Amino acid sequence: MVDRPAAQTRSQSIAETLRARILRGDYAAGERMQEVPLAEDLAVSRTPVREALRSLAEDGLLEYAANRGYRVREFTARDIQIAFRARAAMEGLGARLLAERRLTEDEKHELAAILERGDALLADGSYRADDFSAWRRMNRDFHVALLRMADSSLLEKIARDAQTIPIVNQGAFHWYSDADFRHSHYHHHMIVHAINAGDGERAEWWMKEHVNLAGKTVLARQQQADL
Amino acid sequence: MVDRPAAQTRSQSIAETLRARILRGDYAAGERMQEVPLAEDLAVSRTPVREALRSLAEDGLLEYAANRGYRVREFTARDIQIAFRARAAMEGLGARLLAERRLTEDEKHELAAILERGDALLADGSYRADDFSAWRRMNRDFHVALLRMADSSLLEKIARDAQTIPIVNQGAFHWYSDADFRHSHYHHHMIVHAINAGDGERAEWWMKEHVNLAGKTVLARQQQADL
DNA sequence: GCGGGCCTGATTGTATGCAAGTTTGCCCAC
DNA sequence: GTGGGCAAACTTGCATACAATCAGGCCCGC
Repeated sequence: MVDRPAAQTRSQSIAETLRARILRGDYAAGERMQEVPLAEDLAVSRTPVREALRSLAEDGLLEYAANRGYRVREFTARDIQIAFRARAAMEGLGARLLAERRLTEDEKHELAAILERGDALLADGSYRADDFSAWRRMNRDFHVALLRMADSSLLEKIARDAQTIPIVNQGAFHWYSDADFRHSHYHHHMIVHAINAGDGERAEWWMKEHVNLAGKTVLARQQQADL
Repeated sequence: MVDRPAAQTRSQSIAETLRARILRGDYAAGERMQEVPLAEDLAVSRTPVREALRSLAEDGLLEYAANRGYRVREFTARDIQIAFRARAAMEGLGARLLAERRLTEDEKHELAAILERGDALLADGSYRADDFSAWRRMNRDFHVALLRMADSSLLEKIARDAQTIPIVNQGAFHWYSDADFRHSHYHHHMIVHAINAGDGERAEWWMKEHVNLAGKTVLARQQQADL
């Protein structure tokens, strides 16, 4: 039998729904997530809700205390900062692994295609169009592709973990300046270049720099916004 | 109300039991973990077993497919290698954070005490006693203390994740030579020294070196053993 | 007035039954 | 003998009932 796309259970779709809501900020930090109200809201029984809550807690989005249930976790600026640095370290390691093993031709083409998409967006200025969605897709595709090519479930899981902290994953591009976009994509080019050249050291360095700079930009702008 | 040590539910203790069994190798890689047999074995109903299995799957110890249940994950030598490198990156980041913020006097004393314990074990040769248990405790205390002082739930979680892969966590000291023990503890000293000196760069470098070398030692010896 | 203990309502933890999906193997056509 | 399809057995997913634990308020003694 061939592996199918994996049917989705109710628990899983509930977990997705709740994850999206939390990251979107629908629930206040520290708010209780109770089984019965959520079950009624979603029109299911407590069982799948319980399982979803457990998943989210393992992801680090909720806090759990035995017999006392789940609460939405709070994230400090320091949490966000560390999450960016952790993500930088993990994706940096991924880039180094890729440089060490050399890419296949197909993989090179895939990355080149993503880079071209970015080039095109920058050239005609359309990266600023409708909520940056095209840029956001390009950026996500780039990072996801590299992580996938690194082909390590642990690395993917860890990188995902670092992104369960709000802001760290979304790419808060609304805070980016024109130069920020250009620099960011320049990094993408340098990362791919180093990987293709088989230079693990430089691939890791550029990726770390790329993610860390994104973190600094976002944090700085966010703190301004909070004033 | 004061925070209590957190009561343990059945789900949690079952998860612990199963985690220990898996890491110990009681179940073959790829083996199915079915709810009913496990529930009967542990003399509970399927519910807490289900929740435990879900936790272990989130940890990456089991693989899950909807409607098809859970299987024990397989780990390749490559997985182990990457896990060590990921752990090196994370604990390295932790060490750097500590160096950047400077330790309190209490924290300095705590680390100094652990270093002394290691010194003493090396001096009288007792690190080789009964299954290296004293050495293992000292080593664990060292790494756990640093992670705790770094005070980031994300970092702790990620480091823990990297350790859910067999061998990566246990400290396979039975493969260590005398020199390996001495070098390992020398690293501990250098890490603490760099942290106390506020030198984040060096603290990170030594920690990464320390974990990476441990990984190389273990992998090399293990592959010999597998022949 | 204040602190401690108890009782009650609310909430989570576990057990169990039924529904839905998956796997196995048998049978039959070719 | 081989492959497809069907059906039965098995396994997991979900709902619900009941048990255990927790939080808050009340009463009582001091």
